Amino acid sequence: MAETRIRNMEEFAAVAGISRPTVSKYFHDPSSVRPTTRARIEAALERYDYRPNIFAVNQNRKLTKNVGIVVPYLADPFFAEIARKLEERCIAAGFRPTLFSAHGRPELEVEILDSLRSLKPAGVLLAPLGRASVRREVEQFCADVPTVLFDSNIDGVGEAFVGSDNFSFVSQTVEYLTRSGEEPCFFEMRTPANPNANKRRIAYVQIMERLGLTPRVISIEGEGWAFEEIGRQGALRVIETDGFPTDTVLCSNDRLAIGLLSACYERGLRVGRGEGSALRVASHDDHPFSRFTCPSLTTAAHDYDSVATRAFETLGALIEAGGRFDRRTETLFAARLVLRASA
Amino acid sequence: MAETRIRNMEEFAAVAGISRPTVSKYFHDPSSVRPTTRARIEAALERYDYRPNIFAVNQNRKLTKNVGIVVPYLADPFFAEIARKLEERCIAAGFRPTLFSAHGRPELEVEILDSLRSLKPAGVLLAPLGRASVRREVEQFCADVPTVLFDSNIDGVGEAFVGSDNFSFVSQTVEYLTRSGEEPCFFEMRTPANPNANKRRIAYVQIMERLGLTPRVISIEGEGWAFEEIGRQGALRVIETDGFPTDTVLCSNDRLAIGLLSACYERGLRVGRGEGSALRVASHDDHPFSRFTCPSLTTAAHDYDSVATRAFETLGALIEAGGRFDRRTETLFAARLVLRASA
DNA sequence: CTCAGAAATTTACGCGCGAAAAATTTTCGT
DNA sequence: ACGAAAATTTTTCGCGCGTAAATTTCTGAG
Repeated sequence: MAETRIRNMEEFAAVAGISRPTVSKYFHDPSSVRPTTRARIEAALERYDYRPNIFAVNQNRKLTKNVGIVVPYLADPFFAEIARKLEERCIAAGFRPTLFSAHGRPELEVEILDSLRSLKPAGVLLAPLGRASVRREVEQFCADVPTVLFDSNIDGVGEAFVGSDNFSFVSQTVEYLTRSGEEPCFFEMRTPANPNANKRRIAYVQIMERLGLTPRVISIEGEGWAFEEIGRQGALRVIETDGFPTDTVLCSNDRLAIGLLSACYERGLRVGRGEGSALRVASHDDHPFSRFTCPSLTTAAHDYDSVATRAFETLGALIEAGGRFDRRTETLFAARLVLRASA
Repeated sequence: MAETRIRNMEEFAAVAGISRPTVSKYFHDPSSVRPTTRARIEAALERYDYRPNIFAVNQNRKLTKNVGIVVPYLADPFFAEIARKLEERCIAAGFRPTLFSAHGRPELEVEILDSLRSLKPAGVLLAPLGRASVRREVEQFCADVPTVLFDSNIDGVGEAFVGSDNFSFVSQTVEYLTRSGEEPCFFEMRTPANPNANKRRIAYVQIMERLGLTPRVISIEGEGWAFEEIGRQGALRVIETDGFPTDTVLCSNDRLAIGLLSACYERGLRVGRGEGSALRVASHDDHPFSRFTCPSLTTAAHDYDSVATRAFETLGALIEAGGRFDRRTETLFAARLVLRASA
């Protein structure tokens, strides 16, 4: 390999015995050149590992192969997991994904979108911060760059949304809990960072009323993305004052539940569905760690795979369609109830 | 803003009333142009938000402002956290960080390094997979691109290493545990993915011998990065067979400990240092979740901030120095013992 | 006020490749 | 075997900017 070092496409075309633009076509789409030509290029490729300069390639191209993946908070394993799946699918489809995390900070989200523009991405998969997003900026970005929202919806923004059906999450947990024991109260942050949280509270209230039960919402204080700590502090306060209104607590999400379980353990409140348990706890998301809480957490699981797959497919279709859909679609996947020991 | 849309630096230079190369100089280093010129450029910048085309900028530049950050497994909050800190420092210093995760797969790590080459990065911060890394490829990459290793060292590879002092981790936990109760056995994976794990076992054995105690290592089976599950299964097996050789277990890392605690809870083994506890458990890393385990986990904490800061500073110095150091330095930060409820 | 020398700016050229237009080769029906 | 359409390749041009060399402007001592 590498008899003389190849510096650019010109030199590579020379050793392959073809003109440069033909080589360019080959890299754009190998099947677009004659089989004999292709064979010669690939033979040369074996001997002189050459790769087109990525900056030059994108510099004068109307549509790049770049895809941006933006998540609100990468230190949350849920987003790490879904980002991983999205990355994989992008690579498999020949795109170059770049991963960004807003780290929970709206200004950073704006910055990311800004620098994403200059990457001229073919499309963007965006899980916005939600309530905290600077709506005007996100909206403007989506108007400029073909974008599919996922996980967290913002009405009317982006060409499509793919996520989980919060109503399905809550209805499954509430129904299971009411069927198997006392009715659940709902444990959440008063000012949640994420719009899903609002949807879940609304779903809880609605479902409880439909069942002829009284919804009881416990809203705890706290800002930011340190949900576990917020859940723990909130739970400690509840335990130390009035206690929970029923013996069954449904948490808005698993991270809050993790904090709550930690508080219960600290205070000697036994959690579980067996005899001698003071509390049942269930939640939503199937966070990667929810299997290892004590007790393991009964929760409604995202269909990670489906969300990732569909989000990417939607983006693919969007790019095919030239960046615009006739109408905005919203795809929601149902939850899958995961019964564990906590409820 | 935006009276007429600016398409390139030429047009921007025109509205600013200066020549394009001067504008180019300004973007390269604002202080390199005369104050009056600078004022005019910045005035124009207010009115016509223009940003240099990132591909054109990098295309013909010897040294880009790109920095690659590579971690072995981003779904591990530890790496998410340190990656976040590294990103922040890069941005603050005017670099453009790009984050990659090998997702625990050596082939992917090689691919990442490959595509990183084409980004012509000024430097790379690499936390290698370690034992699983394709050493030849990583070595070759480091020879070509200025690289600082962090978290996980590979002897002689890269221009420098910045990480935590495994010996300090283990000595603090072992000493605390022996001082406050029965001597610890050591709980680890037989074939750990990470070289730190080996260093920790060696440190454990050495420290125990120095204290005149018998080291007892429990090596459990399991491959991959699902440490919690591996720890849980391993612990279940130990509990169901011989049990732990002493009433104190020191885990190689927090993720294993999380699995172990979950197994203990399942089996009704009470963990903690109080009366009525069957087991004390301690560990290393101060994983973001170790505060929320049941009981909360006593552990030796990484100095995340120092590692991130120093790693980035080292890379900065490396870039300044033209990509090579005279000799390879290794910087290790000591651990900080975090006492919680588990031991 | 003058003139060197330094500092800033402009001129001129090239980077590596994409893409439309032009030229060539191939294909295929007759 | 012939010619026109189709497929492929080559020619030509330009993208947006970095950078060395040439030119201009500025600074300060005399």
